[in-house]
Amino acid sequence: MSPTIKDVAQKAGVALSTVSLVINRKSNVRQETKKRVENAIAELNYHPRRTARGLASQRTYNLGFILTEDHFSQAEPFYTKIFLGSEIEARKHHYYILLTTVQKNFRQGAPIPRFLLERNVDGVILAGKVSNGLIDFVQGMGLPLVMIDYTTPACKASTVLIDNYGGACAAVNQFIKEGHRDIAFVGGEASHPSLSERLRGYKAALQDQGIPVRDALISNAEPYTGVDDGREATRKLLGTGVPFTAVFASNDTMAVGVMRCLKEKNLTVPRDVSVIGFDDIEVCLQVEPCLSSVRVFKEDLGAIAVRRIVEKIEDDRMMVNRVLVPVELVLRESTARAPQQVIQRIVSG
Amino acid sequence: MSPTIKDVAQKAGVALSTVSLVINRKSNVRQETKKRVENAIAELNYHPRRTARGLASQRTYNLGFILTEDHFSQAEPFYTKIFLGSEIEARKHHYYILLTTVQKNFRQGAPIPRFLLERNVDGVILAGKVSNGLIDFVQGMGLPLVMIDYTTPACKASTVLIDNYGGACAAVNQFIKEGHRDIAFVGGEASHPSLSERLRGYKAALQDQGIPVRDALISNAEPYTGVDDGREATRKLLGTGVPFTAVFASNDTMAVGVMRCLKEKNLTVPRDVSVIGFDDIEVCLQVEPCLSSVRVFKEDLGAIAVRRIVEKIEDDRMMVNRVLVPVELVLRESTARAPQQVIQRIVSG
DNA sequence: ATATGTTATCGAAGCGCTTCGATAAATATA
DNA sequence: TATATTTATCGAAGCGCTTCGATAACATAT
Repeated sequence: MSPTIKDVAQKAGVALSTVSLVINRKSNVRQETKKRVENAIAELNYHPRRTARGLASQRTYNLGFILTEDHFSQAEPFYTKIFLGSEIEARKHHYYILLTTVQKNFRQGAPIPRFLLERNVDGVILAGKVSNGLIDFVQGMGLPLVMIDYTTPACKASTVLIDNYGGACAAVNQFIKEGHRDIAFVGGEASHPSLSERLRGYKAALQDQGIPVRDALISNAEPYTGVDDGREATRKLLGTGVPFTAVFASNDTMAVGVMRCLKEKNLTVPRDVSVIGFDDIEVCLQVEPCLSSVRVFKEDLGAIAVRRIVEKIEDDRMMVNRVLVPVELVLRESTARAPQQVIQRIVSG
Repeated sequence: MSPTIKDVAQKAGVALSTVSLVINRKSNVRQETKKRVENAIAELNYHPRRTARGLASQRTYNLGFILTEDHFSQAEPFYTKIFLGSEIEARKHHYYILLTTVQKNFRQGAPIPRFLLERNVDGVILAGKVSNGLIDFVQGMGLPLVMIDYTTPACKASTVLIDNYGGACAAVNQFIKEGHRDIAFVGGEASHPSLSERLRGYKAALQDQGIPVRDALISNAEPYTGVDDGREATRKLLGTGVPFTAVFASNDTMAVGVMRCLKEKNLTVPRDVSVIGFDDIEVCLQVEPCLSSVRVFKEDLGAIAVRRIVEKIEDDRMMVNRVLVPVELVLRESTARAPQQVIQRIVSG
C-alpha cells in the first residue's frame, strides 16, 4: 500500500492536518515545519489520492467534454483536434478530461452523461451543436459551462467561437483582389450557425465591393456538407449556365467535392476556376492542386475553452464572455487571377 | 445539494448499508425491500457519487491511456482512432479514460503521469512504442496493464497486436497473383517492431512462392516513415536501375510518397507500377489513383484492449494473453496486373 | 506584569460511500 | 418445541483526505 497523509504526519512529527495545509499551500505554516513535512513527503514518495481529496474537497479535477455522436465519429477529425487541444491544456492545469457523446437530439429522457450524474466533473465543455435541453441540464446542475463553436441567443455561458464571418470575408476579398467578380458560394444546409455565418461573410464581402449578390451563384440546398454534396452542388451550379470563375466553399470537404466536379467537367483549377475552402484540414494538402483554405486553429479552440472553464471553476464570479478566435487565410495552389474571358459553360448532364 | 445515500435510506426506511447492497447488487436482499429502495432512488433521482464510491471501494472506474508525445501529435490520426475506439468501449463498461502522453524516452526522473501517482485509474493501456521504464513502472504499481501495437519479449502483460506479418503476406501475394515478380519494399527505419514484421511478411511471401528476395529491391534506410521518406526511398530504388513493377510500402504515408515519386518520373500507377500501402488511413481515398492498402481496424484495437483490461480489473486471476487482430487487404485503383514487359528504367537525377 | 492581538498547530468532524461482523428474522432439522 | 442453519438487515468502522473551530505559542501594546 502506498503511504497516506498519516504516514507523512508521523514521519514529520506533526498533525495530519498540518500536512494537508502544506500540500494545499494554505495559511500560515512556519518555514521550518514546512520543510520537515516536505522532506517527509519526499522520503516517502507520497502523493495524495485523487479520490480522497475529491470526496473531502468536492473537487474532482476532472472536466467533462461533450460532443454529439455525429461529430465524434466523423472521419474528419475537426472536433477531435479541438478535443486534443483541450486535453493538452487541461493537463497543464492539472485537470483530466472525461469525454462523452450525446445523441444529436438530446431531450427529456435521453441518457445523461454519467459523469454529470455522478458529479465527477468540476465543469463542462460542450463542443459543436448540441441541443438546448443539454445546455439547460448542465446549467441546472450549477456546473460551470463553456461552449465551443456553437451558441444560442438565449445561452448564458462563455463561448469560444470561430471567426467564421471574418474568414469568409477574407476568402472572398482575396478572390476580388485577384480580379474575380463571378464568385459562387457552395455550402450545405446551414443548420449550424457557423455555416450561416460563412454565408453571411460571403455576402457582406461582395456587397462591400459593390458586387451584387446573386442567388444563382449560391448553393446551400444540399442536405449535408460532405464531398458528394459539394460535387452535387457544383453540378447544379454549372447546370444553371450562370458563369463563375471562383468558388468559396463553406468547408474543405465540400471544396474537395467542388474540385472533383470541376475536373469531371474538364475545368482546370485554378486556371479556369479558383477555389477556397474553410477549416484547413489535412485534405487540403492531399488534393491536387493543393487547396487554399481558411485555417481554423482547432487545438486553440479547445485550449481556450479549458482556460476559460478553469478560471470559472476557480473563481465563480468570473464573467460570462465570448471569445472570437481569429482565422487565417492560407493560399495554396487552388487560387489564381481570374481568367481573361469568362469560361464558357459546359452543359451539364 | 443532490441527495445522498442517507436520504435514500431514510425515505425507504432501511439502513444506509442496505441501500448500498441494493446499488451494488450484492448478497441477499428481499425482493420487497429491494423494491422499496429502488423506488426511493427513483423518486429522489439519486446517483451515488463517483468520488465517494471511489474512496470507499478503492475503485475509480477510470482507465489510463498512455501514448508517447510523437504519436499523439502526429497529423495522421492512427493512434487517435485507437484511442477513440477505447473511449467508446470504455463507456460501455462504465469506465472513463484519462489520456496522457509521455516523452518518447521515459526513464528515471521523467515526469510520471499524474493519474498513476494519484492512484486515479484502475488499469492502464499503453499504445505504441513506449519505453521499458514506463512498462516496468506501471507493473511495479501493481496495476493491470494492456499494451497495444507494441510489446517486448520480456513484457509480461496482455497485448493487442496487429497482424502485420499476415497483412504484408496478403499484399505481396496479391501482387504475385497478378503476375508481378519484381516487387519492391519501401519501409522506413524499422525501429518499431510492427514495421519489421511487415518486412518479414514481405520476404516470407516471396520465398513461399519461390521468388528470390533481393536486397536491391528493399529500401528501409530512410530515417522516418513520412511522405518524403517514401518519395526519397523510391528515387533511390529507381536510381539503382533494378526494374520492378510493384511496390509494397510499409505504411500508407510512405506509399503516398512512392506514388508522388513515380508520377514525377512519369510512371503511371497502376499501369507501370502497382502500389499497396498499409494501415488504410483516410489518405488512401484522397490520392489519385486511390491507394490499395492493408486495412487495420484501429478502433477495434482500442476496444479490444479495453475489454481485456476490464476483465483483468474485475478478475485479477485473468491470464496474460496476446491477441493478434486480423487485417484486411483492400484493393482500390493502385494495383493492376503486371505490365507485359518490364518497364525501362528512367534514369534518376 | 497583564491584557490584546497574531500566528502556528492541532484534533475532530465530516465528505458519501463500502464492507464486515453482529444481530435479528425466517427457515430447516432433530 | 428447542436447536441449528440460513437469510436479511443493521450499525459501526473505515477509506484518505479537507476544513474549521479550539488551543497553544509567540509577539506587541499597555
